[in-house]
Amino acid sequence: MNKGQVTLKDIAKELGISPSTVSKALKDQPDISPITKKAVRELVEKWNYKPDPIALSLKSGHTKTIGVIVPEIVHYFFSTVISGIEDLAYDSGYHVMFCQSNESYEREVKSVDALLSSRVDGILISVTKVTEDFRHFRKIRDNGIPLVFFDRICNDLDTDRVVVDDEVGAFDAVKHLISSGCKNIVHLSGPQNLQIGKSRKDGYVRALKFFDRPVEEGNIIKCDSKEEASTVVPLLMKRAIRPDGIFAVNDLTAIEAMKMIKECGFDVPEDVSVVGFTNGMISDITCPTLSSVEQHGYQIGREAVKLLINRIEKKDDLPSQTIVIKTEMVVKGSSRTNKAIH
Amino acid sequence: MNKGQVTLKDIAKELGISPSTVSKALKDQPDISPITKKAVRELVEKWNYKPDPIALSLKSGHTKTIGVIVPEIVHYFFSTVISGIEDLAYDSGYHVMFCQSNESYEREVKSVDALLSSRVDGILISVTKVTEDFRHFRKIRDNGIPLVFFDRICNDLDTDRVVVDDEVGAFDAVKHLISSGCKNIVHLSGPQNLQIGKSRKDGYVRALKFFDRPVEEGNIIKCDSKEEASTVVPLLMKRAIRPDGIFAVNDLTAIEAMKMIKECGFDVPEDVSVVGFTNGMISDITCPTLSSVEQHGYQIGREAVKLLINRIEKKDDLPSQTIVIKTEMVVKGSSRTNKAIH
DNA sequence: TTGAAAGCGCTAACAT
DNA sequence: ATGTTAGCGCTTTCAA
Repeated sequence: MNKGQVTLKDIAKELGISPSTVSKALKDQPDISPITKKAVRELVEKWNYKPDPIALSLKSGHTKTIGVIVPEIVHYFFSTVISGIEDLAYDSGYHVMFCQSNESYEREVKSVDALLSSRVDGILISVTKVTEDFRHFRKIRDNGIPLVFFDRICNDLDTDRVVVDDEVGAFDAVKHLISSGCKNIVHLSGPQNLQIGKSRKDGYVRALKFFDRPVEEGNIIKCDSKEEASTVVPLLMKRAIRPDGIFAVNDLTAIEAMKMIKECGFDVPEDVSVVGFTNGMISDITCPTLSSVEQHGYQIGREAVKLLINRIEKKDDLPSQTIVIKTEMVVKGSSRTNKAIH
Repeated sequence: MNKGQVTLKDIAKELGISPSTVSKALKDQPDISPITKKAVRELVEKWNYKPDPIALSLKSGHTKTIGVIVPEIVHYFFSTVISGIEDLAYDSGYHVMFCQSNESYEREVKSVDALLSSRVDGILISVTKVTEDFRHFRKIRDNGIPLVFFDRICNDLDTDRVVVDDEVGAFDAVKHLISSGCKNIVHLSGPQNLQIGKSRKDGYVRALKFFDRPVEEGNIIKCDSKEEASTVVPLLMKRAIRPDGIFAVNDLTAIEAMKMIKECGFDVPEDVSVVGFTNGMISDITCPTLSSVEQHGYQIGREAVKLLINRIEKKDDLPSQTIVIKTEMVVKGSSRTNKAIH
């Protein structure tokens, strides 16, 4: 190895001094003569010496690297989060090692092991839809590695978290649907083992109750993917009492819902208003454009890194924090805007 | 450090043998007695000993980590490539460290430095739109680190590459437009300092010539973003001789073009056929759906990693390879399909 | 003001 | 069959 890489020893030899002197000179320690320091600095500059981070890690025990596990990178939301993570991490002098679980529990466990074994200083995770056993997360804590969950969190562990106010976002979305005149609003919900799935449903329910609308079990349907929507939504449109509003747990589902509604011969938003969650790039591209709840992924990423680095670098043991990022209802073309009830 | 981390020494001490014996036992060397091996393996199992990769790296000089630099992760194409990279890298026992240049030259240079200083074993890059100085890439070679370019390559360096057959893809796209009856086809092109920009334009030109159509300079317009399209396309639609076909260098530009065409009161594909490049998820969501050239990003990622790992692990110095991934014209709703001329 | 020595965790050549 | 030693590149006492 070290093809051409200059080491401390090389510098020392060239200057006829010892490696430890060079090391100290580089750290500007007071007990090294200015002349020596100058000589060292000049040679270091000339030879472009860079300390080997691996040796540093071996000594110090940390790697200046954080690990990230996301379900799937090919998602607008996650890629914005990652973007935020990357930006702040690099600005803070950390590298980012990343894994995708591909929504597979096994893959998530393996990724945790991989990250742990590569001795990252901290880990950022958004859990898969199917994770129900949390021992691998415990292992992270047991290894003394700080852990921050974002978006899809794990409630069984007391850790730092960054989430959006899903419940409020959902409430706002449904409030918007109600205020635009919808009488029969269906919620296409996420898996209820995921906090975000639960919260968004809770917001839906709370909004209906708040505006004195009946909450019907049949109007809450687990459906959080394009595939599910393409079978579920046509059935909805064949009901005797058709829905005139749909609040979907994510944009992709909402978009497929719009498509299905149109294929069933109905109009969006005239017959059915549709609202999604994420407000991703695609929500501006559909026709009509999709009303959606903005999630601020980039900011989530930055906050998560900030929390993690604090935890890594601070000695003190603060209690776990949960940072809540505010959502924002963005009204676009897929929902009617008439008949305000407020 | 090493809170609770078991080391070789711990194992050795517990067993009353030397660390080197433990090390050899773990590697199943023939000169260790079966009894010792068994004892070691059992304790290792029991204590869940894992060799420290940092110490390993310090010894061996490699980190089992590859670095990736992409312009922007929030792009369907790049996120699919990264997905492919990640999948194959992990299957091959490598970690992935990744940076985004955000289409900034400075950021790209800094990312190279960061990756180099964290001693990755190899680097995968897709260059920014604005990179015109290639010294930072040379530095990678000078450090003896294998380097593979993908998609947006650098022609000034003799390295391994993975590209799609942009020229052929563009040719096919334009051929499709011609065969569906377009008489006046505009190319919204990428920057010509990028090989992909050049190749796609070349394919456009070759197709026109092949079918005996005039090539007009005014029909080749640098326009490769949503923003540019929103100003460029309305102007096109006001021309005396309006375009009846548009071949855009990427999907996002094509989609914005469709939107502008409709805003100008024309129909897609009746008045103007539009074809994009990438065939990303969004191309299925627009209405009409976007005809586009499929780029197989996931496969590009896998091939790039394969090439890189070969280079890292093989001693022999094969000549540089360029792997070309075939594109595929996917006809959807944004282009007419009548009047075949073949 | 400088240097020698030990050690981070592991391996490999060289004893024993 | 097992142990000793040295060394990867660096930092940090401690001694000179």
